[in-house]
Order: sequence, then C-alpha cells, then structure tokens
Amino acid sequence: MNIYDISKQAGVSIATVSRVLNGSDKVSPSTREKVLQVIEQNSYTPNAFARSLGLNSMHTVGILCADSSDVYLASAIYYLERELRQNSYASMLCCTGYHLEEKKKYLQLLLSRNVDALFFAGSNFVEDTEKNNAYLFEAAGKVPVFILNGYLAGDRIYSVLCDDRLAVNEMTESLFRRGSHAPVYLYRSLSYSGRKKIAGFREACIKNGITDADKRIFASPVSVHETAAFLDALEKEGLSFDACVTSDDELAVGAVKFALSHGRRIPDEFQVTGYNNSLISTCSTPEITTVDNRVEFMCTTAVSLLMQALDGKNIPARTVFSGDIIQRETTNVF
Amino acid sequence: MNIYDISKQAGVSIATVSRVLNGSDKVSPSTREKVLQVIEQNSYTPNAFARSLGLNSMHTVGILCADSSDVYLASAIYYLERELRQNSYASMLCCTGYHLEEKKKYLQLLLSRNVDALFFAGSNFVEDTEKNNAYLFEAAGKVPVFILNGYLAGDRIYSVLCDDRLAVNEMTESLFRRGSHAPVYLYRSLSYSGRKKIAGFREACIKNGITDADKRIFASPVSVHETAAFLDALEKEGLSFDACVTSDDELAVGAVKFALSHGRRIPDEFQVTGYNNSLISTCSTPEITTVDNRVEFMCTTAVSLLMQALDGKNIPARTVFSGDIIQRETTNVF
DNA sequence: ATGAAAGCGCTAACAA
DNA sequence: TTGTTAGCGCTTTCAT
Repeated sequence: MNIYDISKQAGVSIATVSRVLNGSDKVSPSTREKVLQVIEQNSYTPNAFARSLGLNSMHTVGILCADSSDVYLASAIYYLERELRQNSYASMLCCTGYHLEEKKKYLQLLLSRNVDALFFAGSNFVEDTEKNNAYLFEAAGKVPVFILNGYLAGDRIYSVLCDDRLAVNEMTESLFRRGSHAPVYLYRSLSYSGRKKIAGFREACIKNGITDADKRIFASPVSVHETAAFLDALEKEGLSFDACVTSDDELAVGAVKFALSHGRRIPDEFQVTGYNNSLISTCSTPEITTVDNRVEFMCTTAVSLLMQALDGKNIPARTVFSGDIIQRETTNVF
Repeated sequence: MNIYDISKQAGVSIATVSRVLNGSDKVSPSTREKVLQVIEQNSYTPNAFARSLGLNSMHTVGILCADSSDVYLASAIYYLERELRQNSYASMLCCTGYHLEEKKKYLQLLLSRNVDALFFAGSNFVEDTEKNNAYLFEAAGKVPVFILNGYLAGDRIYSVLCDDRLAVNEMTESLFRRGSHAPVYLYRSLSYSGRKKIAGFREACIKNGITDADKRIFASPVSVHETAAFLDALEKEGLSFDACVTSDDELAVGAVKFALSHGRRIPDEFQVTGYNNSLISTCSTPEITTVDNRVEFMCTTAVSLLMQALDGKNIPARTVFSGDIIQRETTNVF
C-alpha cells in the first residue's frame, strides 16, 4: 500500500494525498476528509525511506557514548532522547567503548545512516591530540556535532559542559575547611573533564599548603572492591590521608568501603566526596557528598541548541555552567 | 556527490559502481580498483535513504524501554545495542515511560522510521488485558517483535525471559531455611514479571506455613528513602517482620537503610534480598544478596533469535531460562 | 563483465 | 484547490 493506492481509492492525485499527509492548508476540507478516511481504512503509513530521500533527512540524530550502562551516561542518554523525542526527532544510540578505533568505526555506522546531527555524550570523546580528534572534525564536516561534558574548538562543533575544574576545586577547598589536612584524589580516566577535575584538586591543594599534591593523585581501578583495595595498598605503602576526593560516585563508594572496613569513622576520621550526584551516591550508607553537574540541564540545553541551529540560528560554540555541591553524610558539617 | 558523479569520473556505469559498493564479484579487478580509487578520492559515501528505499530496510531496529536511566534497563539496552551493532544493525532508542498512551505514541515514532524489528525491554510492556496489548499485536503485524522479560502469545511476537517466579520462590525458600519466620515482600509494579515474582513469594510463604501471605506483600514507593520510610511505617502499624524480599535492588537498598537506621543487625536480625544483580547491589554496605536474571544472556539470545528470524529460520516464540541466586552479605549463610 | 533503464514511494515546483 | 511530473540516489533485472 503506497501513496498511489491511496490516491486511487480516494479519487485524487498523489500530490493531494501528500498534502494531506503533510498537513498542508491548501486542501479543501471535504477532500481532506475523504483522503484521511481512506488512509485510516487501510491503516496506511507513508514509507519513511522515500520520504527521507526527498527531504534528505529522517529527522533522526545519533547519540554516541562509551557505555550506556554507566549510570551517569545512562541518565544523559535518557534526557537527550526525551528532549529529542519531544522535538519529534528519533535517536540512534551507539556505544563505542573507550578505544579510539572503535569510536571511529561506530561513528561511521551512524554517519552511514545519514543522521541529522551527532551528540557525543561524555568527555572521553575529546582526545588529547589534534590528530586523534580528526574523526570529530570529519563528522562535523557532515552534520552539526555536540559534545557533552567535553570541549573542542572547531567548525560546527558545539560544546556544552559543566565547569568541572571549578567544582572539584571548591569541593576540595571545602574539605580543607572541614578539617582535612591530607586528601588524596582518585580518578578513572584522563578525559577532557578528567584532566580538568585533577587541575581543580591540585590547585586547591597547593593553595592550602600541600606540597606533594601530585603524589596524591591516582588513577584507580574501577570496580568498587578494587578501589577499596587500591586505597588499602596506598595506606600500606605508608601514604597517610584523611580524605578522598573522587572523579565519580562509584570510586567514592569504593572509598567508603575502604573506610568502613578499616574502622575509620566517616566523616570524623575520614571524608569522602563523589561526583555526578548519581543514584549510587544515595545507595551507599553513609550517603555520599557529591557534585551535581546538572546532566539534565546539560542535555536539555544541548538539544535546544540543536533545534535552534537547525532553525538556521547562530548558536554559541561553548556553553559552560557551574556545578553544585550536594552535602550528604561523608563530609563534616562546616 | 552521488553515484552518477562517481560513475562518470571512473568512466563506468552506475550499475558497476553499485556492484563495487555492494561487493559483487561480477566486476573485473581492474574496474573495481579504478572505481574504488575514485570513491576514495572523493570520500564518497552512498546515500542511506536512497539505498534504504531500494532495499526497503535501513538495517535498523527499534528498542523501547520505559526508562533508560533505570540501572537494569540501561544494562539491557547496552547489551542489545552491542549485539545488534555487531550484526551491523543500528539501534533506535525510545523511552516510553510507564503509561500506555505514551507507549503507543512512541511506538509510532519508531514504526514511522520503518525499523526492521522491535525490542521491548522490560515486562512493563505487557499489559493485563487483550485490548491493552493491541498495540503490540499491531506492531507485530509490521515487524517481528521481541519482548524481554515479559511474555505475550501472538504471531511474530517472541518472548525471552527469566523464570522470575521460580527465582523469587527459591530465594524466599532459602530465606526460610536461613531462619526467617516472617518475611515481607516489596514490589514496584504489577508488570508481567512483577506478578510472577509475587506468585513466587506467595507460594513459598504458603508452603512454609505463613497464613497471612497476602498481607505481607506491598507496593512500595520507589526512592530509597521512601522505601525505608515505608517499612518504618509498616513496623509502626504493628506488622512484625524479620526479612524483606524485594522485586529489585533499589528497593533492597531502601530495606537495608531501614534496618541500619533501626539498629537491626544484618543479616542476624534482619535479612534482605534484591533482584537484578545490578551495580547498586554491591554499592550498598552490607552488600545485597540478589538474583542474577542474566540480562546479558537474555539480550544476546534475543538478538541472535532476531538474526535467525531475518534469515528466514523458524524461531521459538518463548525462551525461558532460570535465574541465579547471588549470595552476599544481607542473608545468613546456610 | 558491463550498461541501460525501470523501479522504490515520496516531495515540491509548476501548470491548470 | 488540484493535478502532472520531474527529481531524490540507489538496486536490480535484462540485454549485450
């Protein structure tokens, strides 16, 4: 059943059917009624591919993320998809993992579907050399590219991000004010935001007279138990620390487990801070003080920017907003 | 740049270019080489819409779920997308929420993109009346439909699910063996699997001499704190209970928080069990005994079934496998 | 092995 | 207001 069948049954031309389908106002009410009836009777739906071919768009965007089962990325995807859908765009999801080659490959999968725009959720997409970012520039050559939680300057590349450096800096500063003398910092990756966070921690340390700041910054293994074991090893090696600032809530859970298993009272004897304000920060007991980096806001902003861009409007290449410290039970009350 | 441009530059017909593009073996090596070179030079990529129009498929499937930020559904999406991608299918994601009308509406969004198949992740899609499932039958009229964690009999509807009734039954039985005399059951929804789980709990209770089983089954509010408060209220109302079986790990976290805040020692004085074996079951301290319902296996199986179906093979309408109890710290060692 | 040409089902410019 | 028709860019059948 195609537009010709409908036009025949309704006794009109395909142009008229097309007009009805697309809500044109240049159709008489009676004709419209008749056509609509035939469409209904046959439960006809226009062929998306033919339509796309004419319009050169399927009203679909691609969302790339390293791992959609990561709590933080999962929420980003949720908000992106919701906003896009509300603007009647469909979302193609693609989980790329963390390796450059895979990212490139799966980007092609999306590009080969002729999506109207691309969202890269998570700062892990911004590599540290121009050459390794070539794939992003290439993508931006075809469609507008939005980077969430990362920044890259380039034509048709739009970044929406939280000021992670500032947030971690403030969090660390607050830890000093709350009595910490020897914090350590745990991170998972050296992505764009990963590096910013580290900078924020380091600055706060230096400002507060910690001379060996760089020796207090560690890449941690990711699973909760491994993180706890990692801190355990650190302590056994002779490093003394009374607080643990982390780059995400999962690492913070590991730090809490470390403290609990060592009989270190939280927050009196040991303070912990997370990042992302994800569900797991409240699943821990004690609940974790964390940074809300406003994923929802980030996503709605990004989609709204896209809609404006598609509307031909000029949009900012970079949108940054500040995070928010959520005080819970793993840090002292000031 | 289209297939005509390439054909001109290469001095061949579009048919030949098309053959090269699709890896036909009826092209001489020299011609192939020449065409490939021109394609490379112009970094030409064929238009997906035109291609789809001819083939009537874009090699894309739709994934529907209520809420992709739910840890359990997020992992299901992750595995589905991964498997599909490995079979070079792209995934369109659509989060429908829990209301029937929205489900129907967003299903249309996907169907209007002419996807090749549909995955419904989560048993909340199977409603309890034939009429309310009409949308699923309708969808199955257009493309093969896969239901994960739910069951519905119908043409071209394929269900892949864990035996939730059995798993909860065994979990509850084990609780009795581990010294519980008065368990309660907390659930979030009465979806297909929700009802099965309840049945499993009830059966175990009856078998173990609990006469008021139905009065020990409750719909709980969802957030961790609300769940804890709910149990608190239950206790204040005079209900006595020494164990809490739940329909998912989040509820279990709430139950743990309840026990912790009431000074009830886990697991000696109070036992808790979750469901899904999600990340949050290990983020809690003590860590939660839970059921692994094998999401990954479920998803890889479902995708593999789809591939076979697209291959013209006959596949089973219903695939059920058993869950696995993961013993952790919230239940006594037998 | 290669090419010509007929679709695929729609949109939109142009005519009437 | 309605109809005619030329694309959109590809795949594929049928000749050669």
